[in-house]
Formats: sequence, C-alpha cells, structure tokens
Amino acid sequence: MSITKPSIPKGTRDFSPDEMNKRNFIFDTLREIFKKYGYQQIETPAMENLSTLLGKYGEEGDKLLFRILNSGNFLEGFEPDDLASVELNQLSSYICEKGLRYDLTVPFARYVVQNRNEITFPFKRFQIQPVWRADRPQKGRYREFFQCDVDVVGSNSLLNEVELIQIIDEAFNRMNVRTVIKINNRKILSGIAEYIGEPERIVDITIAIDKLEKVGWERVQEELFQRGLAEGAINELKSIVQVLDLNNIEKLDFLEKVLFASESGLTGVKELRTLFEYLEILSIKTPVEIDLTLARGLNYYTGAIFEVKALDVEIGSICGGGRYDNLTGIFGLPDVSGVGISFGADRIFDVLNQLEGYPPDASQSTQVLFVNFGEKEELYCLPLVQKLREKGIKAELFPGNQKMKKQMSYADAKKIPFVAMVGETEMTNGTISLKNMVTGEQAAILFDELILKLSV
RNA sequence: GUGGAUGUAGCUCAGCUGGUUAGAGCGCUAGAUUGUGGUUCUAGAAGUCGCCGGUUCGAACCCGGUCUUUCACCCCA
Repeated sequence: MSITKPSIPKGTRDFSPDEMNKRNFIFDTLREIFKKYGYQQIETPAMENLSTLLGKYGEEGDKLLFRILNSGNFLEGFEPDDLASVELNQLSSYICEKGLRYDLTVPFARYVVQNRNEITFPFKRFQIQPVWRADRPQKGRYREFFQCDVDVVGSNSLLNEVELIQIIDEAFNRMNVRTVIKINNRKILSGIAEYIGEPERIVDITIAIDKLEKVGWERVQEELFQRGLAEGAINELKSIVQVLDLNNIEKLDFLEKVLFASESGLTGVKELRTLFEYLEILSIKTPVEIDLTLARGLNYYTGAIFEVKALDVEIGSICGGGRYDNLTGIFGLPDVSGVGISFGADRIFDVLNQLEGYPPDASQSTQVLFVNFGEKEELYCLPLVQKLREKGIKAELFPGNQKMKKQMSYADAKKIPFVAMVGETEMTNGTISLKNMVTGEQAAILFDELILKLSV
C-alpha cells in the first residue's frame, strides 16, 4: 500500500481546538437562546432515504444531493451493456437508496409526520447539525456546513414570526454582529403576480426579481423577458417593485392600494402590518425592513420570508427562513403550518473571524498547569490537581518528567495563564510556587490561596 | 454544470528571457540557561517545486491533461 498525501474532500474543513472554541461560542449562544424561548432540541440521522429527499428542493437541489452507494453487490443483475445504455440519473436510483441530508427542514418535516402521535402541538424544536451539498465551493460556501434551525409547527399565529425575529435580534446582538433583517411575504408576491396578470408565473418572477439588488433592473427585465413574460406585465412589475425608498408603513400603504383586487395580496399586507405592530411594542434593536425583492430559492414558503444580512461583511445571508403552510403534506400530514429560520453557523463563523468579535476568554482552556518534577512530586501534585478540578478549576499535571523548558513552552503554547511549580522545597514548606505567565511574576502561596485565586 | 486564477519547506511567500548544489521570514529541534515560557544569540533538520505526460542538451519556469484551493455565473446557509 502506497503512502498517500493526507487530504480531506473538496469543500470540507478541519477545525482546530482554537477554531472549535470559537465555533462553540456560536453554537452555545444559539442553543441557550433557543432554549430560553422554549424550543426543544432534536437530532435526525446524517443520511435519509433518497425518497425522503428527492424532489423536495427542485431540480437543482436533486443534483446537489450526495448519494450513498448501496453496500454489498449493488450491481447484481446488471449486464455491462445495461450500464452503457442506462441514464446516469436512473442508474443512481438503482444503486443508491440513501443520501446525505441537504437541509434540516425536510428531515424535520419527516420527523414530525413520523412521530405525530408523540408530539404535542404547537411543536417548537431546534436542531443544530451539519448538512451536505455537492455544490462547487466558493466564498462562504462549503460542501459540509452546519445549520441551526428553529421552527414552530402546528400554529398559524403570527406571534411565532415575531418570536423568531426576537431570537434573531438577541442572537446577533449577543454575538456582536450588526445586521439587518429583511422581510417579505409570499402572499404579497402572489398578489403582485396576479396584479400584473401573470399569476402562474410567480416562480419565474420571484427568481428574477430576487437579483434586483445585485444586477439592477435592466438585467432583471431581460431575464423576465427571456422567461416569457409580456412586456406590459414587466412594466407594471417595475412600478411596484421599485418603491425601494419608501419606509415600511409607506410600502404597505402603497401595496394595499395597488393590490386591492387580490385577496391573497391583501392578506399578505395585513400579516405584515400585524407583524410590525407587534415589533413596535417590543424593543427590537435590529432594523427590520420590508424588501419586496426578497424571494429565496425554496418554493415551499407560503407566508413570511426572512433573511438576515451582516452589515459589516460581504458574505450573502447568514440566516434565513419563512413560513411554509404545507410542508408535512408531502409526507401525508396535510394542514400543518410551520414557520422557521435557519442560522448559517459557518458563515457566522466567517463573519466573526473577520470582525474578531469573540469574547477575549473564548480561546482559554486550562487555567493552571502543574510542572512535573518527577515521581515523588507527581504523587504529591496528583491529589492537588484533583481537588482543583472538584472546585471546577481547569487544571492539568504535565504528563512525564520532561525538561522544565519543554513544560513551560507547553503552557505558553496552550496559553495557560498560570503555572504551578511544586518541587522538593515547596513540598517541605507546604507551598506552591505560582507563576503568572502573562506578567512573569512568581510567588510562593498556599494551596487554599491557589483555589481562591483561580475560582471566579 | 460553465468560465477565470492558483499550487515551491509545517505556515506565508521569493525564485529574472528555461541553465548546473531551489531561497527568505516565521515556526520546529538543540544549545547558551541541568527549577522558568514568552524576548535575545548560536547551530541544525526540513522540499519528488500538486500529480501524470510532452517539448528541450537541459524544466520550478514552456505545452497538454488531471487533481487541489480560490473567484465569478447558476443556485444557495
């Protein structure tokens, strides 16, 4: 067997202890907040049956699914000729029956339907797990990344939308990331599609206007035309979408007038009005703005659509979600409405890295290292270290009687703030020589003093 | 899936129009300092120049392919 250069698959990453400290800061913060609002954690398997996954994310999504080759002789019954003639896609459906999860929402829907008899509705759940997409990696985009989902299913109340905005607000404030929450409503988009006389083309319309901010109206117009929309409809669309300068209430007033003939459009406007009424009595620090160009890729949103953008870093959205009225319907449980958002932990990680917005102690691990001077000293220090740990102090005894220099360097490399030295002299005196690794000061103190010094 | 860039020591990068033993800084190891890290000084180890093939007397350098990383498009956290 030849030695191969160690490597990891495209689009995946290792995380060092230092990076894990930072990532855990994100996960811990989110988990704590989710729990505070009454959400319960679940996990689902990394792999799902392909039948659960396929067709849920559109044609594009199917292509990006990682498929898992069946074990055993998966080619049994195939002749070489068959392999040459059969379509690649078809072939994979014969030899793969499992795939890696693509997001957390669809597995959650599956979970809800499968466990509907055990679940008390409304069901508030959160889920922090990796997902996989066979996408081509680029900036802020990985093949393996973590999503942190919070959803409520089984409740139509707009209170849920409000609560999710509160969660977003609190989360990014705690993480010191300045953001803006963009919000839209699928019903308004439907209303607009009705208004311009193209009610069937809502998907084409939303995909095109989603790019407005990025490429400008000219290009959007072109794309709409290519997608076969009538010129008159495009012009009417323009007059509606380009109300960017208005504030939220003005936008709603405007839409209410324009969409008077569309029942769904008016419902959407009303929903947003209610939402803003609630938001007003809560002190939300993050700006929330209505963005009619916000459409998002997934087709299953039916009401509110959210997206959160970092203000100080160019990285796309770091959190997104919306309401989906009938997600569980495809698994045989109709009329269960859900609303949820997903925090993109890896992008938040990238943002925090660029802003250096971690709390200063986020990388500190061990508080005190005991230098190992030999066998007698080991026996003397071991119980001391144990006592410190019982007090909740992170302590370690260097494994092995290595050169002092080596042991000190170890403490230095690990950024351990204190080194305790107990040799013959200290054992006789019953003291500990404690060195502060930041200031370089050193003093002989008693063990009880050490405990006091390290307890916070 | 389409198009562009990239790959040289553990890391960040030099390396002239192709020319003989491929360099630096940081890091690492050892010593100065056998109970003191981080600073300083001295010495040392370390590279199939991503991989495969081609052109050439000669390739890190030119050409083709392939893989990696990265940027944009599509799409998306």
